[in-house]
Amino acid sequence: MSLAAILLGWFDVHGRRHLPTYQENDPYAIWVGEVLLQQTQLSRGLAYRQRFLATFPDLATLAQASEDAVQAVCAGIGYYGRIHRLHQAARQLRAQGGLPRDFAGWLEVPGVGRTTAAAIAVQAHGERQVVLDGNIQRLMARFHALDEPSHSAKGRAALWRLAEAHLPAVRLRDYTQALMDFGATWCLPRAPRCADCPLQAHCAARLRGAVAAYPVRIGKQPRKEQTMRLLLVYNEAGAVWLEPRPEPGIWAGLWSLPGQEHAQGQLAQELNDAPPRWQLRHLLTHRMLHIEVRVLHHRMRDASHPARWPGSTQGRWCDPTQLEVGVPAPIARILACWQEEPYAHGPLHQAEQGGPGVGQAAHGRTAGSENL
DNA sequence: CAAGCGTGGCG
DNA sequence: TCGCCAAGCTT
Repeated sequence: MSLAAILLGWFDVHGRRHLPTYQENDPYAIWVGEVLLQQTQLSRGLAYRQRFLATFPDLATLAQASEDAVQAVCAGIGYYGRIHRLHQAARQLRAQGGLPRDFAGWLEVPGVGRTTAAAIAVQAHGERQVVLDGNIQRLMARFHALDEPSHSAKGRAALWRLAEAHLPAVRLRDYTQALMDFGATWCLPRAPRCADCPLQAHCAARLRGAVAAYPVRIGKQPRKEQTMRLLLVYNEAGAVWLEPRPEPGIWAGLWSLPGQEHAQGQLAQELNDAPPRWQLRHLLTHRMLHIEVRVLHHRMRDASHPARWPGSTQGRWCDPTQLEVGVPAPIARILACWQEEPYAHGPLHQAEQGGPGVGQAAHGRTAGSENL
């Protein structure tokens, strides 16, 4: 019996046919779901998918929305570049007259690679295409005891060939879902359920008694460390200064606290001498961030028309209780701490009269009027 | 092609 | 506490 036949039989008993992604037939919703679930655990991704589709139920709605609005709905999910591309693609497709109708068309869409295009084509258009997500890679690597590391170029190519070789002629949607369900519930990364596995008689890793050795991992290099010194600048209206993160880079497309390097001259010296109000460590896939936050009080003459903080060339005052833009998770955490104990230690500093290199003196703005 | 890009859950 | 990992894509 073939792997596909066995897994389809397994799927008929244990498959997660109740999943909204499996039930869905609208190509737009399938696309959104596939993108939001990229490199995201199902349970978390589904929550974002539901919220996303409730807010942006169709292509036109998404294309008309601002990126900030889209990022705000997706804040906390991670990999914000994919949200940027999803939104860009929506505008592009809207202008071109609609969604692609086949695998090749989807492959052209920004943010849609081979796996996602295949998943959409299988689900939305009934095509016969190969999907190779993390679950399926693990399953194939074990089933064939692939000695090439899964993350290497050779290993990846081999996995695609193996996955293609197992593709059945019919029930493609069930088969694709079966692979993912089986990887997620049976052929688990740790403690796979080999004892009651329907593939155990055919699984090469199992027959070698070395399931734990597969998939073969590539030696990972240590995470680079990076210190991020940030300023929480607040004004008398209770607003906090946020500015957009540069693109490309970490948190591109989201709004964050300004970097301490914006403060110059004596203010910079005083900030450096002061201990940070908060220190946190934040792990990204490839980096360890040491985040230090210092607090700065920006005084204004007229709180009803808060002037911009002169440290940034871009940015705006935001009410931390009502963010309408996307904010990275650790920044959201800091803002939450700030709301709990805003002035517990009192303002560290007052803004100076446009110190050297600070602000927009070239534009003739009178720094003195906003800085006290 | 290797490196860059988030976040939270789990053992 | 820490490393691994999850419905990957882009440059």
